[in-house]
Amino acid sequence: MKIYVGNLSWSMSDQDLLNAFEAFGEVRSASIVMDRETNRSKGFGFVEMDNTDQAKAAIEALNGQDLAGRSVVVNEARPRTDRPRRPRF
DNA sequence: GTTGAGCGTT
Repeated sequence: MKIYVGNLSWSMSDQDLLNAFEAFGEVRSASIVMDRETNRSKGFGFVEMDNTDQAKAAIEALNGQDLAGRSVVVNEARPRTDRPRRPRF
């Protein structure tokens, strides 16, 4: 199950995200999306969990909670390629 | 600061 985590503090790292979700179950992967040009966090990230039940539990538990000083938004992730990209030519 | 990349014309 893919999980979106938004409104993250810039001080959050992928490891911090991993730790937060591991408390609720087995995490396949956790990553903060970094801006490729500034090398800063974009303020959101993604977590993948094998166990859907644990994933839902994590979403319910962490959504709206305070993480690193910000109220994070947690929900099921949307498809990755459904939005226009920066033009190439 | 809100739904990932990079490939490099995809």
